[in-house]
Amino acid sequence: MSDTNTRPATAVVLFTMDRGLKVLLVGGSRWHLPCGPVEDGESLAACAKRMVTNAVRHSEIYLEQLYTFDGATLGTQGTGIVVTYYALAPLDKVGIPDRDSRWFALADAPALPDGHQRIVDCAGDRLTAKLAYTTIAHQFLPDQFTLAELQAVYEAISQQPLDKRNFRRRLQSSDHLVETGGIRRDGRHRPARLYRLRQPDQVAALRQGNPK
Amino acid sequence: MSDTNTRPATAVVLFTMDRGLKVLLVGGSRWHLPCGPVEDGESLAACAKRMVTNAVRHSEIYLEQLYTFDGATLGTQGTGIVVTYYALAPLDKVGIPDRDSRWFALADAPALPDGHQRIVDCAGDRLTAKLAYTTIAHQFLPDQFTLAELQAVYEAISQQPLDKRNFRRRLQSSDHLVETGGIRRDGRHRPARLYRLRQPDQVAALRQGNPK
DNA sequence: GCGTGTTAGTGTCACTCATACACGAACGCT
DNA sequence: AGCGTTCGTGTATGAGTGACACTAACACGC
Repeated sequence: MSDTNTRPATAVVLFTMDRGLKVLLVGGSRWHLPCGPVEDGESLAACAKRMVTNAVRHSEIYLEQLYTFDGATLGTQGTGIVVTYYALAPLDKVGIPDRDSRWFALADAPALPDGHQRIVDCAGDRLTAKLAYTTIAHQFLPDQFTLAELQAVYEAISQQPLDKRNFRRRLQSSDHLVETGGIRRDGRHRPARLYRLRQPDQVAALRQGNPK
Repeated sequence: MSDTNTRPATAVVLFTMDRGLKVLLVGGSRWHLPCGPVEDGESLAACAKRMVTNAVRHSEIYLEQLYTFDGATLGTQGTGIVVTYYALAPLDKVGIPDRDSRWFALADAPALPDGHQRIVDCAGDRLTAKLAYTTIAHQFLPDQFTLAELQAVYEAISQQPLDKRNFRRRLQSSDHLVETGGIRRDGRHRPARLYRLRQPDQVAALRQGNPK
């Protein structure tokens, strides 16, 4: 018997960047996405955040709602609805997950329970799409970063190599990057300049000034 | 006391095109969006569809999930979550709404209950965004239409005038339109050619053939 | 201190795409 | 036959995109 009176749950697709894009799965009997029912008095976002914090030791991560599934859209017989989120974090924040959590590349993730694969795919699509018109890629990087690092993030997500010069030109003429003045020495070669992301309100202010 | 165990509800922002973009509100004591709780055994999409059908006499309409709100994101004290949808239909399908429903232009809609205005804004933003990279505008038109009608839809949603020649060139070189061969006489002036939307799978097939 | 290996950083040219813009064509009506 | 109205069309110019190769700066080993 169907019963929509069950608690809604949240499920989270947490990505990080570690030599390619990785997804966090939690184990036990079988690998699946971090998920669980909303508790009394808890908001949806808070619940999703809790799912993440349960698996990795960090709560300051980028979190965005993805889609809301029910038995029909998830392809399961289950009753109740699942509000899904995706989350992004740089590796240095979430590098060591809990004992029964692990990072998987999208290509070689294990079989997931009904519907979970669908959610992962959906998150991947959204991530790829937002790469083009947002600064979402920066969620995988620390505050200061080099252009080569940023390019590596773009290449990992879009799964295609990018031309270095065109990439730099595009990004540098986008108002979003500020050169910090710092450099990073990283081996026996020319050091790289460091950049940081300009705050969105400052970008807006800048454009007001240059309404070109 | 908070209680997330209440039934989820759906709310729908139904748009049509009638000398500009219009939203359907339902009355009674106060104007609000068509909304209501999901029934036992009912899917989310089915519930949203029912909300629409309750207000206008038509069920074959374009329906897409928008966002899922809770008390926190909606700015209300309410418990429970609201899965919102937006829907699009040509005027000739939904022209005569039920007695206590009415079409409002976005600009002169009445004050809405907590959160509903937020949902409408969200739907408007989504609609505008999707205009650019989908064929969503056609949901406002009958099967056969003229380019002038299509342009009017684009102008109403984007709220800016478009250059006729550039518009036509862009659309005609997009693989999505097929000239039907028919024409429409519509007054004492040159008749307009009729077009219809090519089915997405046929567009894909076409692009395979011309992988340019 | 000099050579070598490695990554960082830069400019141009060709081409495509977007924008701005004005007039003849086809019809209904009087 | 003339008029009013909407339909339908081409071009020129500037902006943006994609492809492409070399020098700069450093660490290290000798």
